[in-house]
Amino acid sequence: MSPYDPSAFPPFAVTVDLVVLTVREHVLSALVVRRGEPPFQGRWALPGGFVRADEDLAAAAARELAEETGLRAQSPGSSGGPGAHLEQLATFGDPQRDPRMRVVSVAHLVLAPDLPAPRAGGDARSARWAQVGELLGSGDGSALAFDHAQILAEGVERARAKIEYSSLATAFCPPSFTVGELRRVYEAVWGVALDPRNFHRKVTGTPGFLVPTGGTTTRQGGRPAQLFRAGGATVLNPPMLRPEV
Amino acid sequence: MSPYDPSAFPPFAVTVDLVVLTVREHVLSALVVRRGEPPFQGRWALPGGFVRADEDLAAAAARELAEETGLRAQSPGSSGGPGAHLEQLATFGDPQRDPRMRVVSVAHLVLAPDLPAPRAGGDARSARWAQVGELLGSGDGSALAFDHAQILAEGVERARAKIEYSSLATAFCPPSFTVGELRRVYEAVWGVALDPRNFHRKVTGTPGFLVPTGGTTTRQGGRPAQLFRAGGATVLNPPMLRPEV
DNA sequence: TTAATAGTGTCTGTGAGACAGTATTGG
DNA sequence: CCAATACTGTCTCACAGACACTATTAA
Repeated sequence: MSPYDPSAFPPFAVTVDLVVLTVREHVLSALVVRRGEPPFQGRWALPGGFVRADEDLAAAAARELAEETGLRAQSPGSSGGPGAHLEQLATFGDPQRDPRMRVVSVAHLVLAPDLPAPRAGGDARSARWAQVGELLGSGDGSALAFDHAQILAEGVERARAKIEYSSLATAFCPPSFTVGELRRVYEAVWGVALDPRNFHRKVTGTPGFLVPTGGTTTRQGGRPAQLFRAGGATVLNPPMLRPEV
Repeated sequence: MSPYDPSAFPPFAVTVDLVVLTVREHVLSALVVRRGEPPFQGRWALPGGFVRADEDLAAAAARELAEETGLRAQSPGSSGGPGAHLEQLATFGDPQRDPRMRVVSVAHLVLAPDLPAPRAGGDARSARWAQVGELLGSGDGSALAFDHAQILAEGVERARAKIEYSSLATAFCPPSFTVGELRRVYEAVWGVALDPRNFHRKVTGTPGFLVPTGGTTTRQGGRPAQLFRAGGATVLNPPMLRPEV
């Protein structure tokens, strides 16, 4: 055998882990599951699982997502029904990240609209939405299993950056939403307050971002608000600017 | 064994592939090596290799980089000597991407200053710098092996996006460089012409981007130009704006 | 001298942020 | 009526882009 024969090299287990983010009650939240097995038994962790022998990485992520939440991953083009944005985030492969053996995890980022309570599936004893600030604040006893705090932090930072120059914030909204609801998404993800009047002018003036559906709603109280759906634009020009710290 | 025991799941080979970019003679170029073994024997490919059993992903990428080019990867903080920016790019795991077996490749992006001719090392019969436009233009007979054209395209797009809002363009420059040399980096990576006067005002006015060394040079001809080194800033505010298509 | 590159000044248009003011609902 | 939210208009400042102009070298 040549020294470059792949089968001559050390085997790895490959998993996908999911950073599933949503905005619940004006707070950015992530889906976590309680581990039923050692290591880290009883601790909260990101949902995830092993990639199957003949399965693409994105397909494995979509399968795990469906198992944990019932959500369908939103491939570009597909539409209708509950769909969520899914993209690859980063890969974590520290030799010591899993005490059992060498596991390389391909983390994926999912952005979902607010959902009913998650259903526990597969290897999860239970699942819940947890506020991102609590999961990442002062890594003490409530810390996530494995290196999942780091994975979550990267996912949150990715989401914060991408809603700035893309229309991804609409992935947190239901199919039809108001400008105010979209603004509260930005406020929750960035953790800042935005001027409602400038925000309104900005998003309605960015070509391809929002398309009016014709309907209105008063579900937020006050004057009826126009309903919009996401326009075709994926990259925003000009971008939404995240206020300075 | 529990069904969640990692060792019960299918084994993968894990590799790192490198998108090594530099600017040579005002053209964005990538390092490619000629394959000496099947599959794709004789074709050009991105440098890369297998991750060792006890090796971190970034360490594997840095090791392959050193083997192929002699470059040291620039970890944040280290300095001096030939250093190159290294960051993880994305992971490619299509079940059919390697005809021999299931291989998951964690691609990394390297930005390097212009270098002497690459030295072939390891499993490469030979290595060369190739213009990115030729490697990606009309995927015909000169196409890269495996899915490396897709990996290269993602690396190039990452580089194009990141020099916009970060100081990464200086990673293409020698330790000390002029504003004109930095401008030619932007022009080569973006493939556009920039106004030298506005560019000068912009980069020298962005805090933390450039620090004057005190020296000057006439290596570009014309009036002597101030020499700068990269400042401490990693994120540029305001960003450099890539002109529209 | 010309050619080339470096660097400064000045104008104009776009747009972000601040914020006054009006519109339309529910209570 | 008041409170809340939706939306429009206007002002100011920052800055990107265009481009005239000066400065300093090599040939």
